Amino acid sequence: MADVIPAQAPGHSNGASGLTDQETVALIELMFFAYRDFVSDPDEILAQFGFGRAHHRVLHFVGRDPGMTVQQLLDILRITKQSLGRVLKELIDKGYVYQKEGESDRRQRLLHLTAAGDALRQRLMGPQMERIRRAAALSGGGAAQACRRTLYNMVSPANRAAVRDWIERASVLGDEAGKRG
Amino acid sequence: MADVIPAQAPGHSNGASGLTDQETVALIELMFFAYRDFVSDPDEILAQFGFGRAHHRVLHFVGRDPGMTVQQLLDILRITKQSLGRVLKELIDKGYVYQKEGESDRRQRLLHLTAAGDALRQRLMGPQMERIRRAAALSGGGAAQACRRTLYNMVSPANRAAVRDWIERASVLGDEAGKRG
DNA sequence: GTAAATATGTCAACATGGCTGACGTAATTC
DNA sequence: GAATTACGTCAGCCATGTTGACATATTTAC
Repeated sequence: MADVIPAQAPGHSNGASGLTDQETVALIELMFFAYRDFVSDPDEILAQFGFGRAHHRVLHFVGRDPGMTVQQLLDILRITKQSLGRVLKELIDKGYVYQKEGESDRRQRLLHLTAAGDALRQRLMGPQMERIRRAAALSGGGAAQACRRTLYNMVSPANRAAVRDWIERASVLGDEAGKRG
Repeated sequence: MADVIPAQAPGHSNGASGLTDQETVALIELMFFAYRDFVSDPDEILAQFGFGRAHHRVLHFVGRDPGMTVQQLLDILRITKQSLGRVLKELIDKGYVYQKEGESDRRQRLLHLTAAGDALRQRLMGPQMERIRRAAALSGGGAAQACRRTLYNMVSPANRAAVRDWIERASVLGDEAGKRG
């Protein structure tokens, strides 16, 4: 395992992946560089509202699946309920998110965005969609689709089903629907 | 520009990008999910050493370009020298990084990894390379190459030259060389 | 119908890793 | 010789993650 890297001539493709070591490392580094810039636009907007990335994530995912439970959000974010509690409280206090008692299960506090919350979410998403579209236009639409598959396969196998479910549900209901099935 | 998004039927491809809104949002979310899992393996290893992601970044980039200056590292990480100073000091104190006075400019403290630093870097990189290779094998090598281009084009235009230079220099010198030209 | 499990909220304390501002030293450049 | 540059450091603040403990309401299981 430890000798995978050294025992290979530079420029040589490796196993089933068809990637050289250099290409693999390039992808590792591009994950850093792309992510670094990917979050920079929302960060600037958020700063104007006194919010951070944690608030953005909540706004995004709640807006994507209105009526989701707190536990579902925790499962996506992979943070503790205490960490979520802090930002969620702020978003509720400032009128961007509200909670509705579950009908079938009255312990649940189903999460929804207010009009202001949805507006902010759209505003945050705008530059990111532009960025993705720009990248897709430069690389070709097929490349973007390939990137989508590759990023999906970078997700840990144990988490893929959940991610696939999330993306697919979103693809059906979408933003336009704004409601759950 | 502002009306690109709303005036579009769901499932309809959009402009030059060739991506529907759903596909674009899927890519946004996959950046989150893939990155979340992408850093999870190193995080576990780092915890055993009492280090965090910030240490990982320093180890990685210094190991990638031994002899780089502090300022070059700051330009890559996009953090303040005070933030870097903290983790750099720890890495030096614990014997993973050392500094060498610049020959042509003796103000510079050129950064290098010790043997222990390089070993840790390799250990942290291992799971990430495996993850990338696994994803490439599942998606196809061509998809991974397309992903590479797309991620590159997600980088802000102003930063692309620096990123390209970095990746290309790395591709020439590579890890194997371990030295600067 | 009571007991256990679940969904959520909250308090307190702590760690990491960003940030700003200020200041110091050595070396280089003008 | 003065200004700039490369780097280090001290002090304090903020955002956001963590653990552990505990409370409350509701649902589920026996």
